[in-house]
Amino acid sequence: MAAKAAGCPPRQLAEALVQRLPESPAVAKVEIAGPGFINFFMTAESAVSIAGEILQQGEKFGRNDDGQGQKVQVEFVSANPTGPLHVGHGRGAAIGDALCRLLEANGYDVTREFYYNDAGAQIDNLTLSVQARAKGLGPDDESWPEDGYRGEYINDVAEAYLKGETVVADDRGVTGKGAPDDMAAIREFAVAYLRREQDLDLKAFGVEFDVYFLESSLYRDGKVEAAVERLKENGYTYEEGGAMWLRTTEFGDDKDRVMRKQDGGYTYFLPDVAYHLDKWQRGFTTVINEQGADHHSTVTRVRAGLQALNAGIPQGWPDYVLHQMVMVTRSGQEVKISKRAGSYVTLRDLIDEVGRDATRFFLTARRVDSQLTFDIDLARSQTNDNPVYYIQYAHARICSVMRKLAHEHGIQRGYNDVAGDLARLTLDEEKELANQLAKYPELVRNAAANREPHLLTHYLRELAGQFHTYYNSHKALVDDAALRDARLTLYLAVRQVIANGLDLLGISAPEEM
RNA sequence: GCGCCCGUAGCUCAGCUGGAUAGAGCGUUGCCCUCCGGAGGCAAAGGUCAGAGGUUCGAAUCCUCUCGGGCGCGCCA
Repeated sequence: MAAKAAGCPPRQLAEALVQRLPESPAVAKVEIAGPGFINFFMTAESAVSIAGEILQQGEKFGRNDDGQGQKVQVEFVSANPTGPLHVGHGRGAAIGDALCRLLEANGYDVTREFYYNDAGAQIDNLTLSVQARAKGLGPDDESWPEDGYRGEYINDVAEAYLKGETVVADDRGVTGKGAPDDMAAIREFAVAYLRREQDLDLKAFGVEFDVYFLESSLYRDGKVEAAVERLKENGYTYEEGGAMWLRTTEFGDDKDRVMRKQDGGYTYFLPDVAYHLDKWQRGFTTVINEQGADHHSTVTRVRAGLQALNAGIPQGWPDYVLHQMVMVTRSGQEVKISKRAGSYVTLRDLIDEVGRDATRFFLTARRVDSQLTFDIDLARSQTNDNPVYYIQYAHARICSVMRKLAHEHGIQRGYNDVAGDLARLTLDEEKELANQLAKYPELVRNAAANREPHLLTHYLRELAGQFHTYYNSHKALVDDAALRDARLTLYLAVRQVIANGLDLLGISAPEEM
């Protein structure tokens, strides 16, 4: 890069630079390679010293204060309360939560938020579907609601309603009234029932939210009306065909959007705009919306709506992280995920079958913008094909060596005690392992800044692999105490980084397996 | 038709704010257990980075087009 500015070939520039470099005890030698790369060879001692630092910093290693406590909101999952969570929501939950943990590790003050679409047409549809089930109808009956939800779970809701069960969601109990014609009662019960189901799913997944924001509250608090008024005042609305439109084309959309329908109801679009204005007013200068890519068309629309408010909101606000679709396979066959039909892979099915750790790992292991195949057989397997076990095993293995040190050698050593002579760690494997450990803090920065939690999964797989190689070729529990303790210091540093990294993914680091 | 995303080894994927011989796992082939947990390790074979142009000293990476695949294009959310 500097070559262009300096006006001479890269190789020549590199030579000139190397001539002027000062001597340093940490640098063993300097070489120029290829078209003009300057390679610094660090002494083994300086590389390996990272292990001591890691143990001193412990759980804090890799964390930084770049965010300086700045408020960030991450909205994710935000599933409609019209059915159980499926794998797609699971991917959103795993990615969203990992992003939150990463941002926290970078010193941001993160709020996790879930937006409940508990108003609007799909809830009417849900109510009709439950009512139909309550009246003994099935999806194939002629009088079944046109776009009714056909899943079996609707029947469960109807039965619970008829039996007068009480469901608790959002710290509020709702009891089924049993009357199949009381639409308001069915609606309230069905929403509470499905919301409780989702809460249980998320709990099983280890994901917790700070704020549950209800769409209905936007209507109740007049925020939708206020947004409409503001858009009207700003002159971006017009009436046509009995509906009210917003000129989103003024802000880069390919066509204008209806905000109020002929029947007087609002489309989902308007509460979305009102909701995001509310986020802005709550002081979140950074907002990340994690959603499925099937919602990508809302990005332009919401941003356009926000611009039309003239509220001083920056053009590219908010940020979006859109994950691509998930396909589930079992025995090499695709398992269809259809909310309408009966066969339905719920998030809870997955957690029950393959466990929380593996589910979270596999759902974050790929770049968000590439499609993901979730192989149930692979996720279940407890062999080296399975990266989750491979990484956790490295952690457990180190703990096992420490147990052996205590039981057979009678030496008690804490996981964060630095000991031994690190200068004795002169093997290539040890240097490389130390270099890999040293990369971790920068990785935490990059993964957060680029919103790429999958980087963590790859890093940990690599680290675990390097450790297993080292473990196999050189014993740590040798007679030479200074060497033994130094190697164990490196082991413990690996253990700490694996534990820290897994924590950012919401995955456990077991001491034995 | 228009918009967004993807197309890297047999398979699943890294690498993409341009730089050195494109990496890893699985699978395949051949090895290693009196040895801190074989839930492990070593080695080999395997690639026109979908294709074609362009920008650049230099492109898997940036730009354009073409071809494949997914998603979206409702007064549904």
